[in-house]
This record gives sequence, C-alpha cells and structure tokens, in this order.
Amino acid sequence: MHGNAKKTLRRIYRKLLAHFGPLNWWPGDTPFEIAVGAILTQNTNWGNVERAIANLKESKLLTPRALYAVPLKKLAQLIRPSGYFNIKAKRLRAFLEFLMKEYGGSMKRMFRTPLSELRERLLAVNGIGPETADSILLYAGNLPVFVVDAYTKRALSRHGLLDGNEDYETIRRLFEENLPRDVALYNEFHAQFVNLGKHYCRPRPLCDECPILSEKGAKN
DNA sequence: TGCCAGGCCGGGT
DNA sequence: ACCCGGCATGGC
Repeated sequence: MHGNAKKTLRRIYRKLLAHFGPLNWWPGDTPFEIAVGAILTQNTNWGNVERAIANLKESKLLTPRALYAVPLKKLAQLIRPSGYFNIKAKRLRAFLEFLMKEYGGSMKRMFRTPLSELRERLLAVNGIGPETADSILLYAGNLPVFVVDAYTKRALSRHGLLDGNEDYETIRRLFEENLPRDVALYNEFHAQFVNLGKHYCRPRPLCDECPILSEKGAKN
C-alpha cells in the first residue's frame, strides 16, 4: 500500500459507515453460537448458515457438551443447509474436541488464554483457518483482531490499494498497524466490508458504480 | 441456467 | 512456496 495508509483506511471506513449506517454486527446470541456460525459460513451464504443454526437450536443442541455428543452423521444432517455438510461436521467436531478437552467446554475459559497463543491454537485445529480463527476471536471473544475476508481483499485490490497478491497476514497487519486497536472499530469495519461485497463488489458484475471507495487518485 | 456465497485442506508441482 | 480440485446447499 502507498504512503498514507492511516488516512486511506479511515477514509474508506468513513465512507462505508456513511453509506450503510452502523451495522452493529452480533451474528449470534452467545459466543459459542458465533463460533459455530464462523465455521459454518466458510464460503457459504449466511442465510444458509442461519437455517443450520436454527436446526441446532430446535434440537436443543447448541451447547458445547450437547453438540459434542451428537454422532457425526446426525450432525451432518442437522447442518445440511449450510452446504459442505460432511466436511463441516468434521470441522465442528474438531473445534468441539479442542474446546472440551482444553477448556472443559467453556468459551469463557478458552478466551482467558493469551491472545497470540489462542490464535495459534485455533489455527492448529483442523478446519479453522485465519479468517475463521479471527472471526471467533473478534466476534465471540471481543478481542482486537482484524478479520480479513475475500471482499476486503477484492475491494482494496480493485481500487488499487493492494496489488492483489498479498497474503492474509500482510493484509491483517495493514489494518492492525494503521488503525487504533479498537474492538468496536474492527467489528464494524469488517461488517461494512461484507456488506459492501454483498451489494457492490461481486466478482462478476464489475463494480464500476461502486459508490463507496474512491478511485486511486480521486479526492474523496 | 449458471454463478456465487463472510474458506480450508490435501496433494501435486 | 504456490496452485488446484474438492467440498454442496440455496438464492438470484
């Protein structure tokens, strides 16, 4: 990114917020539900994830202990609407096993682990990659980690702020090093990027009319 | 109808 | 260190 990253990021944030208004994301009723949602939403529409979570709620299974006891095949059927249900059932199980064995099934206890150590441990769980780990840390744990997703990369690349070949960690550091270490800001900023992607930054219809970010060299 | 969705893993160069 | 196929349902 060019010289004035701080100003550029603040300007993008201001424009997103002005356009969409505050989104106040809280994608779940409990930290555990948010973690489950973070895994289920991998490359999947959130609407489908809501159905899967509704199934778990109706079955009274949306607690770590209850869900860990569900047989894998049954778990897969419950989360069927979220897509990739076989692989996601295994990924949920891997996270549940981690949570149960390391923290007795307590998200609160899990979040007492120092941040950088917890991030490493989450990344070591099969099925949890950088975006999923960071979503759990930020949205379930209220910890100051910036979540980078496909829309974030796409928007910054398309507007010339990134080359497009930067990796996840590079982009995450770009945000964390150029914004105040503020959980509410990280939360809202990522939510705004996702909303931008939904409306204006699809892969196919080139977002010529994107009203949010200014082109490289524009004044605002 | 075909493309896309808030990725990640495992195997191959 | 990249690159790619596979995973799968539901909305537009």
